[in-house]
Amino acid sequence: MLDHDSSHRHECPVARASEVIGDRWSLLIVRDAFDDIRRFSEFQKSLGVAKNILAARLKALVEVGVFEICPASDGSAYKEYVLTEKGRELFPIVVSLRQWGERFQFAPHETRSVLVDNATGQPVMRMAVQSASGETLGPADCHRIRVTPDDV
Amino acid sequence: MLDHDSSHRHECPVARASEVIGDRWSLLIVRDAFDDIRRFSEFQKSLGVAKNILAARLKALVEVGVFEICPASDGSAYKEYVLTEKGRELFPIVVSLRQWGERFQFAPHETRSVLVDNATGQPVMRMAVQSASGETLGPADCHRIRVTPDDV
DNA sequence: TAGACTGGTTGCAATCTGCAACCTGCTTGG
DNA sequence: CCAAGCAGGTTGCAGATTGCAACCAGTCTA
Repeated sequence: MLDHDSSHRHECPVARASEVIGDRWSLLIVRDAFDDIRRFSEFQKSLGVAKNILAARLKALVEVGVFEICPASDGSAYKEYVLTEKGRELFPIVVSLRQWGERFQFAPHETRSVLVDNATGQPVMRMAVQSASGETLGPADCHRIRVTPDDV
Repeated sequence: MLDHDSSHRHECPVARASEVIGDRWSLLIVRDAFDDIRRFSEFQKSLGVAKNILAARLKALVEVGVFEICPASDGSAYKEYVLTEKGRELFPIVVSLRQWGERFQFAPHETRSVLVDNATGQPVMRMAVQSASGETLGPADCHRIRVTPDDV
């Protein structure tokens, strides 16, 4: 399976995140989970993915702690896949992908779906990288530094 | 190759974005581009990816308009792969992945890299989904609606 | 209690990936 | 200006991954 050998892990956090949700299906599974999909068969129906692939992905996502398996909320003996805190924190990633897709991968006339604030019905704000003081930063306004925590 | 047949495109913007950068390498190529990598051999060295795969990915990314091919900035006859506006707008996606990776995919003691504001040296603000009025929104605070632009 | 549904597993064919070898057009040292 | 080497690929092939279909064991329900 996705054998991202953890013995020589990447130092880059982007690469590590990509190991978890960087394949063809995992991200879409998480997206569906944000849309309150929880059951194996619901994921399969929504995504149209092969059952063996879905089973493998869900298993991997449970192993890394993005999902947890819970007893079904309808009282039956079946189980549900529910996002953990770690999984719910993927929300900004999914939304930034959504916003980019909306802007650049749709023709102007195409039907699409947009994300709106429950409270106001307004579309959510476009996500941006911000400085500590709240200014929007572009790629050229930032740089990476290496940090070695030495807090014994 | 990545045959995401455009005859039955997804309506979901997340899926459309995922078609572009949802594979094992494309996202990391873009990440490197934000780190000022431009040449084929530099990408190859940085990523350790097979040359045929890199060539295929760069070609696809040029075709969808994320990169453009420019003459080399050093005056040689070689070319460079430079992010377009569309490509630069992937920045929030890469940063949100980075921040999630930093928080959840590193042990506390591990060396990692973090993104800081050039101007202040401070780490950039954690990205969040915000309402039009600036409040942070969680997954439960939003919902999707379908929009069919009917502007003639 | 039979039949359908849930949540998978297994086998196999087709596709995709990555390695290595090769190739062509620049570029540079002598 | 010529040979050697580098940049930027392409091609062939073996192995890994994907997806389809068939099958199967529990669970539910009429």
